[in-house]
This record gives sequence, structure tokens and C-alpha cells, in this order.
Amino acid sequence: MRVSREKAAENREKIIEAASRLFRERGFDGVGVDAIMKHAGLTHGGFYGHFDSKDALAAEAVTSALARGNNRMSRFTDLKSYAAAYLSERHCADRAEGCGLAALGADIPRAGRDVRGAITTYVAARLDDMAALFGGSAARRRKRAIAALSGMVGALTLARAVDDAALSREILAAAREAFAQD
Amino acid sequence: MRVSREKAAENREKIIEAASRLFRERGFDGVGVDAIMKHAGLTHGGFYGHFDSKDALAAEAVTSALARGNNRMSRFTDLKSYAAAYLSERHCADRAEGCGLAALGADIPRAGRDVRGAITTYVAARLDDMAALFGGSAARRRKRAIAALSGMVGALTLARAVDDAALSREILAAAREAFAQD
DNA sequence: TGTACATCAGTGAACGCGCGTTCACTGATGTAC
DNA sequence: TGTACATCAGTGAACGCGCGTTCACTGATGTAC
Repeated sequence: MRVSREKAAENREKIIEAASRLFRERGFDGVGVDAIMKHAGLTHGGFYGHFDSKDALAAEAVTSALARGNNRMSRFTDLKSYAAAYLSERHCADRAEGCGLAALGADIPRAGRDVRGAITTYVAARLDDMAALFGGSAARRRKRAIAALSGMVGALTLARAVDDAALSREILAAAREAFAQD
Repeated sequence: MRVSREKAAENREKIIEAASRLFRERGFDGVGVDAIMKHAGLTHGGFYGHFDSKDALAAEAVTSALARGNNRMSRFTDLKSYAAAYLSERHCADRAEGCGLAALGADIPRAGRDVRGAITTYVAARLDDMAALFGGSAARRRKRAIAALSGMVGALTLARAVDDAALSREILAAAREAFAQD
């Protein structure tokens, strides 16, 4: 049955949000259109009224997930609290709500053009943000920002990959120490 | 038609090797049993004579990929040449032959128990290797090894994710500099 | 060493299932008068 | 403001396809005598 334009726009957002969570949790290939629509409280048939394809949704979902990540992380004004939040055990345990880079990492090079474009824009923005947290020349701050972002994404990836809670915590703790330094 | 036991063992290795390359290149869900067997020069029906399931093969393929990575990287006796090799543009461009951690990264937490076990063993071994490349107390060397491995895996992941060749090279170069330091 | 038979690695067709996508339909919303 | 009709967001069945897995079969290999 038809629904008000307002409600339809709301539903579209719900689909994007459900996809954004589910993709991060299970990967692009790990979730179907069916599951996404169910999580948004709809039936799968209506999907193609909102999006051209699953790939098109993926691009929007990634953009949305990263924008939210950007907002969440850009409130930190010092490196130490940034690293503490990013490398927390809470973030490690919660892929669905966490950083899209770490959650989708190796899947990104295999994703479509739009997804990769969104990621590239995001990485560039995040590096700019992060450079402000370091001291020294612009060139030095830039290089330090790259090292810190790489280190955090890598540490979170390893801490999540490993099947040993103690090792996982050790990785996070060592990374918090290493990547919080100017 | 039947084949000698020797030839059968050889075929089994070919399947593992093909899977190891294809999984790293396209992810676990991105390759079918059919493609793996074709790359091994066989037909897909014979697969289940060698392995119980696709998942069982995945565990063996990951073990094999990581063991080879271990051999390749453990020949470096100094951090700088290690970082130069790991963070080379060549490694960045060649997912199929490169480090399994960076190639499968975010897919690992979603993989089966055996795959995760193999990864955990590998990470532990790699950290031990790497700690020997640093100076200072055992605790310091351990922490530095964790930071360096995290940084390299993360930098390679980011350099591959980004859709901009210049940014990709910049990430690798900055990481080579940052993570080659004691 | 040679022969006869059992074994079993590999083949290719087939199965069932889930997925991305399409479509005829429904009925509430939006609009024209 | 009220009525009549057109629109179109969402439904649920259906489609075609590819995938993981199974199976009857083939014919070379391995073995028993």
C-alpha cells in the first residue's frame, strides 16, 4: 500500500542504516537484500523502488557509515583520547557500529567504483583531521597522521582477527601506547 | 579415470595453492569450488574426494598461504628491508601472492574456527619473529613488534583500499619510514 | 613376470537452495476540480 | 471543503542463475595369485 512521501524518505534512511550495520558486521557478500529489508521493517520487493541495485545501496551505506564515523571521531582534539576510543575493547567487539575501514578493509579493493570513491574521500578527510593532532611541519604532521591511521586500522583488524582474547587485548593496549605518541 | 596416488597428492596441493591465491585475490565468498578446481586443472566433481567442504579447504589454504608468507618474510634480518618489502608497491598490487593477513583482514573474524585458529598461530609466530628485529627489553621489543605489524598491515590495507594511485604511494612511503624505526 | 580383479581418483550431470531482480497487484496518498 | 480519480510505495509470488554438494559412472592403478 502507498505511504506518504515523508514516510517513504524515512524508510529509505532505515534501509541505508540497516545495510550500513549489516555490511560492517557480515561483509558485502554476507548479507542479502532480503535481510537488509527485513531489518528495515519492510519486505524485499520494495527494494528496487529505492535503489537501482545492491551495489548502489552499498555505496550509499558506506558513505553513510563513514560520515557517521567521521563525526564520531572528529570530536577528539587530542591524539590520546582518539587512540583510546578507536582502540578500545568496545570498538573491537562492535563491528556493526564501528569504523567502516576496519570492518570492511580487505573487501574494499574488490568493491565497486562508487564504494571505493567514498572510501578514498573519507581516508583523505580523516588524514587531514588527524594531521591537526600532531606537532611540527605540515609534512611531518601528514606523515605522522598516515602512520597513526594505518596503525590503528591495522591493530583493530589484527585484534579482531585473532582467536585469543588475551592476545587481542595485548594488541589493543600496545597500539594505544604506540599510536598515541606525537 | 583413476590416477596414481602420487599424482593425486600432487592434485591436492594444486587445489590448495589455487584456493590460496584465489581467496586472497577475491575473498572467501568471491570464489566458488568450481573456479578453484578449474584453476587446479580439474573438474569440480572431484573436490569432495579431497576435502570435506569448502570451509575445510579454506582452513588449509589459509594455513598454506600464511606458512609461505612466514618463509618469505622471516628471511629479513633487519626491520628496514622487512618494511621495504612488505610495503612495496609490488606487494600492494599483488593481493593474490601477498600477505594473507592484509588480503583477508576483515573477512577473518567472520570465517570458521579453523581459519581463525591458523591466523592466530600465524600472528603469534610473526610477532615473535619481528620482536627480534627491535632493541631493548623483551617487553619493549614485544610492544614495538605489535605496533610495527599493525602499522604494516593497516598501511597495506589502506593503500589498497584507496582509489587514488598518488595517495596509495604516499601511504606506503610514509609507512615505510614510520615502521622501519626501532 | 603375467593375468584377473578390486579399488578408487576424477568426470560430468543433477540436486536443492539462496540470492538479486522483476512484476502484477493493492490500497493509501496526493491532486484536480 | 468535499469528491473522484490518478499515482505510486510497498507486498509477495515468481524468475533465472550460480553455488555447494551429491552421485552414478569410467577407466587407469594397485594388488593378489
